[in-house]
Amino acid sequence: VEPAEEAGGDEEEDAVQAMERVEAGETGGSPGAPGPEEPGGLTWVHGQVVPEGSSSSRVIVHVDLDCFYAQVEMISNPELKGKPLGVQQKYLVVTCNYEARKLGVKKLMNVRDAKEKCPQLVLVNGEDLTRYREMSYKVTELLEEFSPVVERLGFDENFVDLTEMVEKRLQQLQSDELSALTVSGHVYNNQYINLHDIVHIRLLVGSQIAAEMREAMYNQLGLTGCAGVASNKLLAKLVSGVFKPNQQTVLLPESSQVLIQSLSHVKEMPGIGYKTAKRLEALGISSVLDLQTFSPKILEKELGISVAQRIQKLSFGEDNSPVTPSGPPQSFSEEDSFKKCSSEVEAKSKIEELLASLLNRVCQDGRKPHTIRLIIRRYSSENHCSRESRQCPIPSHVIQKLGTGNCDVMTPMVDILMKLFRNMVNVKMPFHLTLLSVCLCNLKALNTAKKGTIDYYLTPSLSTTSRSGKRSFKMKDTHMEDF
DNA sequence: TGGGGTTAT
DNA sequence: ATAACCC
Repeated sequence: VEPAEEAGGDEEEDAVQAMERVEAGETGGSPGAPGPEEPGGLTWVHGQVVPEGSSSSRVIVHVDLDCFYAQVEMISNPELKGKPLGVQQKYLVVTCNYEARKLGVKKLMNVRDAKEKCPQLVLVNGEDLTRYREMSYKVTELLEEFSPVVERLGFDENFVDLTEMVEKRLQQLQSDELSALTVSGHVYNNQYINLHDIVHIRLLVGSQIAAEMREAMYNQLGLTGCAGVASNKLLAKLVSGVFKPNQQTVLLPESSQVLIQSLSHVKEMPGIGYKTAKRLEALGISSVLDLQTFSPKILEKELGISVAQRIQKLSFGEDNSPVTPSGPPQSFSEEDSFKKCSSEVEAKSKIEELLASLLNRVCQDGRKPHTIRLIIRRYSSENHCSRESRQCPIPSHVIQKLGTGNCDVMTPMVDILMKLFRNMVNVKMPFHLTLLSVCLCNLKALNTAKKGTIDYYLTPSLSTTSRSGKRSFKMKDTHMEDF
């Protein structure tokens, strides 16, 4: 199968200099083993055609904690260790430890079914995410000590771009150490390692850093997890799950097609979610090979050029998306689901609970939210996961009071939320809600810089440039005057 | 299906 | 404001 042709100019990294450096120090001065060459000065690297003399090759690690919530619970209460343990939210076992998995408990299993399968199952309530969230950020911070470029994915996964760190270690390597270089952990597909291949060498060093990361997580936080090392995020993520629990795997480029072809359905590809998988199915696409060989033009017509091109690249194992440092969270939200909420007073008291927790969190963070949002889910037999929301700016006099302890900031914010509520729900008519959620977002750093001063214009948080570097167009919020 | 998150449109 | 994606 020929991969989609590429300009190859996505990213240029200087690997060739590293190759020359390493090979110059080589014992017998062997010629090395560059990848197969394409006509026209192109080189075949990691499933991508890149111009000769450049390399887009990165070293990415995906770190994935083992049954994270269950691990946190076992650290909180060591008596739970060794017992089958499930973490419960409402009537679901959202995750469980490996003892429970051996006995047939699955993630997101109904509590009834889980207890039936495994009567000895110990359940702890995990609806309050506070301790999980705190531990999650400790993991991210630990990884950031290795390299600052860390991207969070949920609470239990992180990507780290190790390219620079690997480069530095290779520069420190003595020539006699090169021939003794070994992999840490598994090599996917048991592939042969070629120490004359600079790409292999870099990935091996990546595997050693991954092992150090896992060691540090265990020694400093008591957590175990898996790691996958590969040349991009997609492949790193896919390979991290190959040996499970508490093991790591490196993918060498020659085995990337084996890895992606090992997926039995396109839905297993990260980036192809429920909706896209359904649409692909309607086109007769179910395997990775189906997607690779499907007409790009028709796919673009069906899914739009953006999604079509992105997922078809994914099907070849190509993913040029950068590891984007997550930094502090963009939003804080708390939600509660329930069987039924059908009165305004009931809603108000639930909203007050959610807001109170949020104010504690936002106070600890130090930054100030400038937008507040209320989200609801209405009861309906069919359209299940659809939510509706209303948001508005937080009045500046309320923002100012946010950090100041004894000042009542609850009352004005609850008032705002109830206005948003009545804007969404006609309280004069019967209603049936199954979820309420409050979100504080549009977080800005403390406004210490005074308007009109140099500092004001130099403070990034006060400018209109978002973290992605793109200009952010402000969506019109509902304003208080609109009510 | 829970209780979160993100980015794109 | 919603829709898609991720865990």
